[in-house]
Amino acid sequence: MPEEAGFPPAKRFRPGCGPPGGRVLMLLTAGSGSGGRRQQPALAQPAASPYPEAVERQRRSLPIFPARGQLLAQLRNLDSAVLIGETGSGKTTQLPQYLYEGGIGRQGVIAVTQPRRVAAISLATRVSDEKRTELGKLVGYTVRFDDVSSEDTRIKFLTDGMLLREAISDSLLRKYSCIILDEAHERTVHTDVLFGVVKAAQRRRKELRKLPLKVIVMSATMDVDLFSQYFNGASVLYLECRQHPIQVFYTKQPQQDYLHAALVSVFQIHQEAPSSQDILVFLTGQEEIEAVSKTCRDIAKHLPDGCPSMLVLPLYASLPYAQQLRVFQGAPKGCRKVIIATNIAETSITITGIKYVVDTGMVKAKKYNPDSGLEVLAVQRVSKTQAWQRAGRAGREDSGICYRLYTENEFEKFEKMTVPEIQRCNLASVLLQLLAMKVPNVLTFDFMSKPSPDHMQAAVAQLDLLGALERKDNQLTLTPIGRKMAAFPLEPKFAKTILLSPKFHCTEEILTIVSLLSVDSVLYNPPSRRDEVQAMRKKFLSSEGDHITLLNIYRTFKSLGGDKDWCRENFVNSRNMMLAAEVRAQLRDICLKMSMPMVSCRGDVESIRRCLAHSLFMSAAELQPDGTYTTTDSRQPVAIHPSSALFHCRPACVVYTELLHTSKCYMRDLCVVAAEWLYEAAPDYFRRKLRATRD
DNA sequence: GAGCACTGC
Repeated sequence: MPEEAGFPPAKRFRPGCGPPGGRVLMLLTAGSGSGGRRQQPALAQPAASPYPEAVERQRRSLPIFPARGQLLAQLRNLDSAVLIGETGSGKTTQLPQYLYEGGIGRQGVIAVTQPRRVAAISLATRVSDEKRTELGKLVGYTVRFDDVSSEDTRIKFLTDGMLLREAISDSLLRKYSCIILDEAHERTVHTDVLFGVVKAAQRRRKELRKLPLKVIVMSATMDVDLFSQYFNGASVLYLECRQHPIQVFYTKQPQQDYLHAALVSVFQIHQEAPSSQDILVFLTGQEEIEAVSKTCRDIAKHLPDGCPSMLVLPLYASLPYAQQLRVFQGAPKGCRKVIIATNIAETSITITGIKYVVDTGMVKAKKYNPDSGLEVLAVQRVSKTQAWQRAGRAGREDSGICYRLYTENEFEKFEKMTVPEIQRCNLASVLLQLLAMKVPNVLTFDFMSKPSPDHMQAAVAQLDLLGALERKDNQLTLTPIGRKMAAFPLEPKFAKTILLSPKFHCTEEILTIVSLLSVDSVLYNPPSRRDEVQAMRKKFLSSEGDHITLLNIYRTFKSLGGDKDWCRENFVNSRNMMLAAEVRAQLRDICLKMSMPMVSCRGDVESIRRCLAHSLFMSAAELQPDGTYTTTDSRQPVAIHPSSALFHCRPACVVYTELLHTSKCYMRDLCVVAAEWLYEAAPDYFRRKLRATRD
């Protein structure tokens, strides 16, 4: 059982973690101090407030408010700044308004980027409410499939991926006077690429004597040295924040079995704490979560009298939306909610009423192996920042308690920060986008955290195979095909598949398949109903592989007009299906803009398989005499994933869309092809491969 | 022979 380790830090921000001296450092304190207001420029505070009293009172009560004047005074004169403040400080909703009200950045649009769509939408809604304007006028948002902004929009919330896409058509980001990169500590690929793009735009605009671009990086963590250094020693502004104290307990001994330890902790808390206090448990994945949920429910049935009842709720991304929503509903009186979640509850979903966090210290995450060039999905230790993020989920409304199922000594050995995603993923898309922006010397692009040269080289090789690259004067540039590929919001290989499809007269079919592959799985697989699922799926299964199976499902779905009951009966995730339809429409639009012919091969499935063979030839595997498979590219042993339509078959030659390294190296989404099609697709490539095997 | 962290364009 976890035991108190005598470490109740009231705040995770300890003095002394700040940046080294030499830079402007402002301590903005919340609370009763009115220090900031004296310096407030006259312009910033209108004589008669346009806000109704309640909204105004609420805005004034935010921790950021007393610092308003100081903030504006500082930001007015800075090109770049880093603003540190916890969630709840009001920085994201207030800062853009302060800038606008203070007349900063009025010559253009103030952009605020977010890693997630829902955040961009809800923030824009909040801020436009506060400004008493119609959403899409003064305040708007732009996310994929949804643009609620206009000529009048001056404060625009967008996903970081969306701003990146805008940078392809205008790398100087001319419409923006100020770009606020929010949630920078999350270090998503998109934010990381934006850092470089925005920095370059800022410099270039200065050189060209155009409207200056103000860049503000907002982060929740104190580890800002990197941000500040990267933006030419930008000033760091600290926003002190109200935070509820969180008591942290460690186990006395390292735990062999974190699942068992989690169960013990949950029931220990359950027997001691008032039933109104909910528990959030962090585990690593769907299967584990479902298993632990079941055990919890079983144990809860046999508790002694007087013990409160327990409502156990699993939470992970592939759970149907309706079931996800249940975590927000209050439990009946006298009943405790126990939410068992993946890291989705670390950032994406915030649940109120959590008093206890049980942190196993484990997470399932992608790792990149530059030697093999493979992405591996593996259960591993969280980083310290991640552990603090999890603990913080206990103190959203009141003081909280976090049980860490590892010792303090173990914690000290955790990595300080999570490795930024850009160093853990395939860089082909990133490289293609940078090249589309005509970034000079892409291989030495100014990333905040540089990926290894091997890693970059692997992306170059992949784009090269797809025919996207050419070299001019020792510079990498895009071929006409490469430029077209960059227009699609897809992995480069899928963009290439679409571009090849007219040659095989199957553009309509390929659009469907690529759309289905680019959303989360439309196949819903509840582990407890495996047999039922298999029986229902049988009627769609194609012996030619998963792509054709998916096409069959989509066609049936469409012919029934997108029937939700049909989806439920057939274990099809209707949300993802609708999303795929939306993606398809978007991709089709892009094709039409390129004047691609919209052709269908109708019943001729072979053309589809030929098209896939021609675009995915570098992801192929051959059956060996011993019944196993080996990839043609790196002669790696691989297996057919159990979820595949081909799991029980042994075709001689397949292409796959994804390699997944778990207990084995699995191929996912397979299509049966003929070996000669592959040779036809890339004769030079296969000659090289053959030579390599002979040597 | 038996399994799928999380975002996003």
